[in-house]
Amino acid sequence: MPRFDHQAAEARWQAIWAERQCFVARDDSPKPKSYVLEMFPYPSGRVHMGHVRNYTMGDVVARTRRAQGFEVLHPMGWDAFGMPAENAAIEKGVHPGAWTRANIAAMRAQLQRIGFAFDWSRELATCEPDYYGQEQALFLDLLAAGLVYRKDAAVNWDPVDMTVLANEQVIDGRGWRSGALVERRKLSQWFLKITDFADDLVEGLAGLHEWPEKVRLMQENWIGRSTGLRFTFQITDGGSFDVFTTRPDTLFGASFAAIAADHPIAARCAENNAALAAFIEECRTGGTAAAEIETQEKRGFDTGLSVVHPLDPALLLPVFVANFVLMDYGTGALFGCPAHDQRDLDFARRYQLPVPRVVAPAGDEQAAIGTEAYTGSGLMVNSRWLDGMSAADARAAVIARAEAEGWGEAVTQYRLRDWGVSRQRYWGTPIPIVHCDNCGAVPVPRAELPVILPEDVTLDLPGNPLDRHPTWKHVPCPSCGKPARRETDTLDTFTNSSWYFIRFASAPADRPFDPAVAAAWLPVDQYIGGVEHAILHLLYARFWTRALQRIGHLDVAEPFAGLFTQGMVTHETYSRAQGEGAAPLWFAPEDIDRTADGATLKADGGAVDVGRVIKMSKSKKNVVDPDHILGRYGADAVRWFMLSDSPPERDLAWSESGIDGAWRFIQRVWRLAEEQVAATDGADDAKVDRAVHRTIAAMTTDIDRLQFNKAVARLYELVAALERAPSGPSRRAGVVTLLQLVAPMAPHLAEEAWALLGHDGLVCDAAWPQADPALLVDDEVTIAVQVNGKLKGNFTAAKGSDTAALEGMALALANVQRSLDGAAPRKIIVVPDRLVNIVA
RNA sequence: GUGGGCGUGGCGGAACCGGUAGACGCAGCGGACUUAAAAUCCGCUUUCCCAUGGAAGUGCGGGUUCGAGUCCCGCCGCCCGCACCA
Repeated sequence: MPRFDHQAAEARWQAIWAERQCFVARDDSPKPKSYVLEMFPYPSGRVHMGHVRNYTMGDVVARTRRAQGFEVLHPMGWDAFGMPAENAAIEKGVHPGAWTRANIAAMRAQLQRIGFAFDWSRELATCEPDYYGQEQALFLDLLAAGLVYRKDAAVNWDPVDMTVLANEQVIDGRGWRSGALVERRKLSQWFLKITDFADDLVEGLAGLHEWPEKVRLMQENWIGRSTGLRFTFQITDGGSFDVFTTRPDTLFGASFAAIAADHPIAARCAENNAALAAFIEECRTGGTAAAEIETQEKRGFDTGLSVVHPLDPALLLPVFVANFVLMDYGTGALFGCPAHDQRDLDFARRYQLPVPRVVAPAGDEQAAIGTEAYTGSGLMVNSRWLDGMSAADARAAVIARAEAEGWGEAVTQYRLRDWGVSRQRYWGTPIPIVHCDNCGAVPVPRAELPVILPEDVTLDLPGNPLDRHPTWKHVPCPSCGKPARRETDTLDTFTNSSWYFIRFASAPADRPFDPAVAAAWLPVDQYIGGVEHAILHLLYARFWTRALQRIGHLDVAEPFAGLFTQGMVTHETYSRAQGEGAAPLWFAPEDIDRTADGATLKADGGAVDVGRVIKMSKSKKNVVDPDHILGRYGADAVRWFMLSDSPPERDLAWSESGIDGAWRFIQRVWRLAEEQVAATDGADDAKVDRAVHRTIAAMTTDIDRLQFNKAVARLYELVAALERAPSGPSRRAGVVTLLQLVAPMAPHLAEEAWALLGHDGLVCDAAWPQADPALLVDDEVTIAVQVNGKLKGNFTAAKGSDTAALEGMALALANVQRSLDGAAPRKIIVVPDRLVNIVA
């Protein structure tokens, strides 16, 4: 029996789709628009299974919506700036640009081979001047609008490589490449005012109904909005400092004040106090790793200062420098209320400070605080004029008093910090600024954009290649004309991905985008990508879009109306222990023979250990390369498997038997089509019609909800039904419908079979089948019969049979009679068309 | 610690709004075709029992209900995020 020849079919249909520009999105189309987007890849060099899964899901949505009559924008591009290119340059001696562009070419070919319905005419790469030049223009617009500023900030500095390191490049306090102890250096850097949008970004989440709840919560927590009171402590011998609290109600419970080790007052006190200086130094070297914080004791050092309690000048509180106070949250200082805050309590017990209770549950006013702080609600006690109020009322009362008396005010505090975008790196968007000794930081004039990244650089020396380039940075000041220097920092790569979806929608040569065209496509209707971008990328893109809206560039508030985060592709691991203390030796799947109860190494036939199913990673060698698989099984089988079995938000375990099963399905559909060509005529078959239309209805819903695994199961059922169906018009119509339903998932097979059945046009151009409501209802239903809730049998009845008839039929069942054993039923519950439950 | 998610056969997973638990796939077992194999097709496949029938069963213990995988309370376990956030 001839098999479906995937290689010939893939080449044929991919060429036809390209030639007829099937997937080119038209801005001026009269159809309703739909924007389907997958997170664009970093061009690492190879497409991996995670990409294939991600883009297959997007492709199914895009192809389905297109068949449903939408003008679909489904673009693809390259997030092409970033450190791996620089690392490759150093390791392999190639230029980052050459390496990146070669990778893009290779990966584009791989993606095209899988038959994704991308509009390649809109392809972009962020490392090309036509993209990053427009990004520079947007940066200057934000600067002009006051949303960009410059300030000193600490970076990780590698003194050997003379470079700034990202946090992930610092391992145990040392540079990952040089091994040198990393220093904290203050550099003047550019910041984007994302905190200006903190409220908008929190409140906007409420409208994102088609986002996972989890991602919205993560963003909300990341922004970390809290409301409370900021007030000033007067120091008894002069000076003052501010503290922030969310619990102003507990102010009478204060027994100390604490400031961060980096607080300016701590530094001043340490000037003539060597012991304090030593303590501050100790705090700084303390680890911030989770495990350390967990076990680290609350420690402090008494500065000798005392501050006046704002509600009673007679009360004085000691001031400590404490290791648990963070300089970069709130004001870097707090008041300690041990009875109602666990950290404060731990601290107070260690330094024998008083622990006055000020909030108590009713009837429990005198209960002493032990080792656990009371953080629940209750009524105020030991708090003078607040006594008897609820804690919530007391909160408002204290704030009102502070504001009336002028020593404090209600404030909203955020965990979110402004976004530092300066990177002391070569392979990124040059920041379009010139530094002049006379004029300061001067924007590059628009006419001189783009500021092009020089290609003639060397990366094999320590330091920033832009900084040591012989000519690049030396330019006249745009303002006064005197010799000046270009900014040699580049923008964080997250800026590249913060607006690429806008550039896909509209990419004029002379400006970043056309507002009307972009707004017609945006927001993205369905965005699909990994959950690892739940916070940073998605938050930055939301911020960037709102910032563009504020400065009048684009009338869109939220860039992504629908978000879906897909699971990873995983695989078993194969290893052999290498003896005591040694790391195990890992083996790649292609070197393994897998049987039902174990695995052996092909090379020597010996057994290997089958380990956990985990994310594909080079270090564990459990990686399956799409290229080999595509060659062997074909794009459609791979796509089919990517959608099968696991729900898309969960991990998908790659397995040989799984892809075998997908391949079998492709062949089954092909055979069905071939048999149909030769089929003789027959009669209509209502059962077949019903099965087909039920599948249309169910599968359309499944795809709409991105439940691809369920859609796959329905198609298996339909194929099985059609294989059993007698030949005739019903079967023929069913096979045709099947091809349309299968087309978004296995498009090459569908086109090939569509043509085989004599269609002139393309299946991808055919309108999505509509379910006939009349065929969705059965005229007979199966009624389940229970006695006391236990299933005893069932019978078929006409749909819509009345209650009395159903009761009678249920009672007539032999099993029911036996269960009742002659007793009369006490009660009978009938659920029409579903079941009868007899209560005995 | 804290926020969230999840727990269903040998495995991945279905089960609308509380109404026949285990769809569909994988693996396995049996059979057909074949000289044989591959491919394909058909059947079986939650567990247990005194087996033409019956009982139990969705992490554990309670509860609500005629009826609970689904709702409520209390546990246990796993996964993910954040983490000294005042």
